[in-house]
Amino acid sequence: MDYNYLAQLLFPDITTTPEDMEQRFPPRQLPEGAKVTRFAPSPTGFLHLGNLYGAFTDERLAHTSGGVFFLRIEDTDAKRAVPGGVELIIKTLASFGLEFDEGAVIDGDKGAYGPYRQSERAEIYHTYAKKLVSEGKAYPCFCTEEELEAIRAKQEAEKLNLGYYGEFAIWRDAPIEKIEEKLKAGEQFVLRFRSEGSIENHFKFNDQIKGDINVTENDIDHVILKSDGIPTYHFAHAVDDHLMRTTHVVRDESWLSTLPFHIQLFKALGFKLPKYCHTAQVMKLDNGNKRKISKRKDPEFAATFYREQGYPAAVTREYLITLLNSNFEEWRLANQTAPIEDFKFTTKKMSVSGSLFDMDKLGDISKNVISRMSADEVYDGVLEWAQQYDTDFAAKLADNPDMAKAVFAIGRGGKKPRKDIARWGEVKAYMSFFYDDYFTVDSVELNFDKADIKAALSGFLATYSPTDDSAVWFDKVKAVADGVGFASDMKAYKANPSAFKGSVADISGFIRLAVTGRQNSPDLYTVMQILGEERVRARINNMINSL
RNA sequence: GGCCCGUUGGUCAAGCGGCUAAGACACCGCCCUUUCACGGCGGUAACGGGAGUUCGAUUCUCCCACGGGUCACCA
Repeated sequence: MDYNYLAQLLFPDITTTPEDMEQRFPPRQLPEGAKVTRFAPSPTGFLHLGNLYGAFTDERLAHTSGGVFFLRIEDTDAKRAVPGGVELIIKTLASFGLEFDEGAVIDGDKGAYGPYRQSERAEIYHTYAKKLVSEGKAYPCFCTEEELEAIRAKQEAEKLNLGYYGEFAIWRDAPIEKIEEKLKAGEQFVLRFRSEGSIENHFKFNDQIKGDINVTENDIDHVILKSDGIPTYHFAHAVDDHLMRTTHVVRDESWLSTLPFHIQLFKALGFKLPKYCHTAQVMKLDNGNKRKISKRKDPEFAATFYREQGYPAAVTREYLITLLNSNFEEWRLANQTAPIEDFKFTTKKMSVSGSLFDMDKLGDISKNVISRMSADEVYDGVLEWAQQYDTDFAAKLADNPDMAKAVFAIGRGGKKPRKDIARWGEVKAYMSFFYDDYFTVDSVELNFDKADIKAALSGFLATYSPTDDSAVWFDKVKAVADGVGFASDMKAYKANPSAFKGSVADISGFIRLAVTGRQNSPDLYTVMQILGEERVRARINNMINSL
């Protein structure tokens, strides 16, 4: 067989050579040890937690090594493309603080190794396809869907391994005449890789995350160019990651099964194999079983979902990194305010088995992250979220930023900050009583004499002054307690509760209920300072009158 | 079914031949405290099973079980 003739027959218009490509995309000039990674999604416009998990790995690997992190769009399957998908991907990642050094941008490319959309790289792929054909390493296959289906049925019936291999690879060694005949008839073909592998052969492969793994050689003649001339993932991966000079391929472990084929491809093309980092998958519990999260079935794993729920982007990032590197939590505990960039990220600390997403843990991390923010940052975060998801609340926040910030400042900034907020969506409930429109009084059964409650509230109003400091303020509350026969000293009260009608804690409770409408609240003195004398008096009077 | 990966408490996980088997989340209790939150202290709870190697296995080997993944002209 004259393979050069066949190559010319199949790709008459291709005049470029692999050498041209090598010149066009020369090795990168980077410092020793710099890693080049890529995030390579298909443009469905939808990213889930698993995508982010990989993207963070890519980004950290590149940016902790002085390397390059780029975006490549894998749009070889038109069916999966969604209008605006690329833009959505870029914006979503940006919202999590992931910025690309090069690659596809919204209306084009940035960088010297493009195009970065696979749909624009046909000539490049065909150049290498032609080369493979000319070397006898790839061949056209004219099988119809029906024929392939028949092969499959036979294999299933005889319990053989499925696939286009061995005796089933009917076009593998077809005579040139037969090929020309089909070509003349205008029949479509796919290009298949001629595998020289055997499933009898096994070898070890070192994965950066999984360590040494055992693999079996591939014996299937996989499709590398589809009938429309567009490459399959496998072929595009080899060509692109070689020419774009990717040093580390990060992808989830479901790709492990096709790794042998990829190794073959790189070898056949004369490419140096990149390092592979096969990540464990993020799982969810479904009917008591773990399973890989899916784009279609699990909207709650959409990358955008957490923002909608009101988790700051930094939280998702923080959570994912705790999953990604097992020593991150410890580091974070010791470096509470350090930027995440200071953490030494490594594939050595990555889990080899899939982990379940833990909403409780996310909530805890979120409380910690938010508790470390300044009042201004909290205000900005809540406002931005509310503007989209709770416009009424947003208007109130915007109407009086000073008050909102004063509320957020309660118990904030010290060594042990309050941790009330896990999601922006919880803020309204947390502080609603500061707004007259939202203020309501919980119906609470107070097991005290109404006359005493009234007397206590009136007594408090009689001496209350907003200019008192907190110590004076509380002394007055104690005085009220004494005045109505409640204990002002908690120790005395606890020693002998029956000697009193109640304690100063109960008096505070009455005032708290009147002022905030609830039994629990942040520091009451500060709350009253923020509310102002007028509203404090009005609310307490309201309660007196309602009793 | 073939091939591949995995298996330490409810969850995330340290561990890399000898430990009372870390820590975090969740849960429970106590303390602090005018409520809540924070914080402090303590508690419940784990090496899937069986052989083997070894003086000694959570750590090494093999088998089994279970879980997961993958077998497209999708990525």
